[in-house]
Amino acid sequence: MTITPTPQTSLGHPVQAPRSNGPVGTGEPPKRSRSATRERLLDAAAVVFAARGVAGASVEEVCERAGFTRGAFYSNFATKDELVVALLDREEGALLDQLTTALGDALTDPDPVGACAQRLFELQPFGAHNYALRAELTLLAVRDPSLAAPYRATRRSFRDRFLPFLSEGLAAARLELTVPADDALDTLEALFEASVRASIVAGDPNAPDNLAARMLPVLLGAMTTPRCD
Amino acid sequence: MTITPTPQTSLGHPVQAPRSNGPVGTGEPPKRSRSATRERLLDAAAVVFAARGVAGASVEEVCERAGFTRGAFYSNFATKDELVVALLDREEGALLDQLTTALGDALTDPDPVGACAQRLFELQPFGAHNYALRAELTLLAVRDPSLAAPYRATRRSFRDRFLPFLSEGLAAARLELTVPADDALDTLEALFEASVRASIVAGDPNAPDNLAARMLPVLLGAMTTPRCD
DNA sequence: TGTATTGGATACGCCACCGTATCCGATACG
DNA sequence: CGTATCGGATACGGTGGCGTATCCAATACA
Repeated sequence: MTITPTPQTSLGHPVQAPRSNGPVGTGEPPKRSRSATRERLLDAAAVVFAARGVAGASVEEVCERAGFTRGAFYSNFATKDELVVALLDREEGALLDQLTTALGDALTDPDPVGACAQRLFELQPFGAHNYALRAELTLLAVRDPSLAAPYRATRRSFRDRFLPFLSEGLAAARLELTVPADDALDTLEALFEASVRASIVAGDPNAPDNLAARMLPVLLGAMTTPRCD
Repeated sequence: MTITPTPQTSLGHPVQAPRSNGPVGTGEPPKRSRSATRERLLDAAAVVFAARGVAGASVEEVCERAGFTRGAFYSNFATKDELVVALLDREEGALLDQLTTALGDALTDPDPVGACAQRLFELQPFGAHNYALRAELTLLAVRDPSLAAPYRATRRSFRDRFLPFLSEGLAAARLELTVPADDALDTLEALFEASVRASIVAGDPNAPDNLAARMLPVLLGAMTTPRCD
């Protein structure tokens, strides 16, 4: 299961509603608008970067996959790096969205903890493609301090927006954290990361019996205490 | 603190004692032996790959840093990929060595758990350079299934050789695992990885107050039970 | 001391990719 | 209905880096 820039079924860019620009709300045909092309380029970049790595990916392949030429690209982004930063921004939002809805769903499950483990594990951002992309973006921040700042900001924003959901979930389960929320989040994130990576490398993605599923209850138990209210 | 292939003070390769090869112990001038050049190339590759990424690194820079030309390189490795695999192999051994000695030291500490957290955290393989290198090698395995197999084998071997030390350490602390040893190892590794990454990105490496130090006792408590023997 | 073998350096061809400068078509506007 | 503007395509020069083919030096060996 090599990660390849899947041959692109059509010119459809399934996910991500186009950021509104100009007069919107009217169902225009995919207008030749600046922001629309940016989105398509970003979509393409996500796939190609995931497969080949940022350094290994050529601007050309990104454009090709997006259905444009390099001319269009350089008309939208000054450089490849700029594309990377833009992508980093976008991915954070996508991740947050998916996390929160998945968590919301899981809470209605008879076994909330187990449901969390499995549902989060199956999230797109934890699939092979997106895992590679996220890992690489992180790696870039580790290497390049000029990216570290935006990276930290992005994470901070993610945290601030996600923590409420975590609290909510714990409250619903009648649990209270016994460690700092940031630490809990980091630890759980690390667990999922390791779990997803192991599954990918093992070749059986979405394995229902994964590290996260086994360890989440244990870790959660260690980091929380039942609350009597 | 950008990760740069430090300007190389001289032609010395400071870290990493040279793996003995041929008649060693006598202080010969760096003999012109095949395996010695391989080692120097590998040393150089570790640094350059860490700084620029595998794809971003040129064979030329690796050679330059090792003090050779590309001719020498291609006489020792068929391709850049081959170099990567060789490096992957070597790093695993180095990590294991350092881990075991660090753990050994920590066990003599009055506070074994705290000492573990701090000593492991300060290990070279967890420094910025090596973290980036290891993260990238992992990422390559995620992307390329032909690397996934060697990667799994490497990890398996690492596990098999490390688990005894873990058991030993736990025994010394009169503890017994309540979860599968593999899971425990994966979880702890994930914790350290996240901790190290956070410190690097935050810009304060070797921070004595890190995620691992805070959470290791908690996790350890969750995964073990005191043993009465 | 002369010859063979091994390790490394030099030099070359080649291709991918980048970034820009210029050109073309379509929509917006008066 | 003509004209300006905007988005994208084409075309081009330039560079970096890969892999190889050939040449040179030193050691091993006889």
